[in-house]
Amino acid sequence: MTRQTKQRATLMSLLRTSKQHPTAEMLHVDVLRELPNCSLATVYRLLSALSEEGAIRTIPTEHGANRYDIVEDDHHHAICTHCGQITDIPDMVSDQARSEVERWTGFTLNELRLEWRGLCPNCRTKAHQQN
Amino acid sequence: MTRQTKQRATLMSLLRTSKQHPTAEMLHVDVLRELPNCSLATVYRLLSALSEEGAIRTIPTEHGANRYDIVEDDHHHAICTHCGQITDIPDMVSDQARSEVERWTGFTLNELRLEWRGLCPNCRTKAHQQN
DNA sequence: ATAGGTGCAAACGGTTTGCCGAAAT
DNA sequence: ATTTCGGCAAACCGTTTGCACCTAT
Repeated sequence: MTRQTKQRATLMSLLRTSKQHPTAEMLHVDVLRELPNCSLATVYRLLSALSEEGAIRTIPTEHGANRYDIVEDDHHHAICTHCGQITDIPDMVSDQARSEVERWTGFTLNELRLEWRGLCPNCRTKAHQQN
Repeated sequence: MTRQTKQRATLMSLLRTSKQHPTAEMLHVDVLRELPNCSLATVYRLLSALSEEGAIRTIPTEHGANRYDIVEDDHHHAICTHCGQITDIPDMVSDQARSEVERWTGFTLNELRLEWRGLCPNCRTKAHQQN
């Protein structure tokens, strides 16, 4: 089955230590420091494998590239609508509403994603300076 | 300022009546029935203009194309992780937590997106049949 | 030995852009 | 008359894929 390769190990270790919800490209840059020949295609292949295994979450964004997020604890995200920066928020919303939503939609639900959207401190400062 | 063109009017009217959170391509197909020469590029240009005006929301997905959603009432989404189908959920979550999240993240927040993820009835049935 | 994984380069799909002509003000 | 808008086709960018080689099992 799934083999333990240097590429996979390196990527997992980077995902574990990264706090920035990196893009595939960011991860690739970091991987290259340890495995100078590793291709971007391999990063993508690993990311989609890990995603199917449930080891990571893919966060689609309107800022081009997807962000990747290792699944460790339950948490939500604050996403900057200007630059795409993502900050974690501890999980503090009960999933009490789940059965209500299931009744409403007919879906079988297994994950709630709560996404706050607004300006991160950086972009807020820049926006003020420009206007 | 913003001119009132046939293309813009048609697109807005389609967005208002569509209940399916259409992709740009779906919208284009429908627009073509009324304006046979309208280009896909125009649909994209209008969508991004409308998005900046705050008239619509862009919903990025991991299923390729973005979905577009007219902003009328506050609601959230149930999104099928298999086929990407989106169903509306009435807003029932207080925004009490906002200031707490702002303190935590330093963001200035203006929107909460709550996204339930799971299998829509269709995909659940298919999944059962295959396993 | 043999799946399964990887590198490379080419293909892909959704979206954006430059250019010029058309249409709304 | 002016200036925004739209059509077309080409470019773009993130991601995926086919192929031949490699490597963990």
